[in-house]
Amino acid sequence: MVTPAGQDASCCIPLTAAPITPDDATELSRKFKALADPTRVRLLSLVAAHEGGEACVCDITEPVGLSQPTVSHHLKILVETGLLAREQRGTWAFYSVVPGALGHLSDVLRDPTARETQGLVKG
Amino acid sequence: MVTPAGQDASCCIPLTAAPITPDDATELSRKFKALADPTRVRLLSLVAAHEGGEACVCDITEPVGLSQPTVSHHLKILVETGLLAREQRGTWAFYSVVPGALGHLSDVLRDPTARETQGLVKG
DNA sequence: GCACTAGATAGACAACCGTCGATGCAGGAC
DNA sequence: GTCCTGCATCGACGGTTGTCTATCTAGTGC
Repeated sequence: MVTPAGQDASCCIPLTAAPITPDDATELSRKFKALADPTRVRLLSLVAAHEGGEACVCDITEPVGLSQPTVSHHLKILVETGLLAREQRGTWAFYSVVPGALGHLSDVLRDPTARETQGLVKG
Repeated sequence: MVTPAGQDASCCIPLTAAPITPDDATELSRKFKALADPTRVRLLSLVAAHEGGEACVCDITEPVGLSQPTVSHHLKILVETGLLAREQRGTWAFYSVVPGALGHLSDVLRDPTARETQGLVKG
């Protein structure tokens, strides 16, 4: 079974702790590829920071300065990768960040040998 | 000048906390692009997990199953992105993960609203 | 029904990327 | 000096990607 956020085999094992398997590397690179475009990074940030944590296409098309089809294209990629969720509501399509999806990637990138560089949020 | 680890403007501000600037998005996507290839993810992992935290090209060419020029090409990209460091030692070139480089990306991806999903390493 | 709007899809095009074999270059052994 | 080894660079090739315009679909209001 695969969770909605896309956590699978490589869940929570830092990249640098042990050699990653080819399959896990492929799966992981698929997600990084979704983040490998400045427009998609901005879209992700805009959606997350929008009020209510969700936004429709019309909310974010103008800020990125690209055509509506191009924005739809990028959003589709982010949805297919499991980073964004799409919910149709009437004429509008609302996008939101999938909880835990980015956190999973964050965990994989964490350096297991460096404990003080993480800026722990715990008080 | 840019620090070895590549920390710049977008340092430590989670992607989802506020809309990222176009420049920061470009800089960030540049690093994710370096991770957007399964071979480079494996190389990074192989180097980090190799004894001493460093490896020469000959150590990692065979595990990834690609030609030596291709491996050199990928390593160069990882160095240029600030994720790997290169040190020439006689005939050999040793590569190692730049301390904090991945941690920086990890911080950017952390979800500021979810505190319990991080698996804090502190004892 | 019709008109309008939000968004997805299709097709095309230039630019970029991953891979290879061939070659170049520098260090070590002799 | 010559030879060998480890690695980088070059040039080429096919596949992928980001963007656009044009078009299509579906929901809303009249």
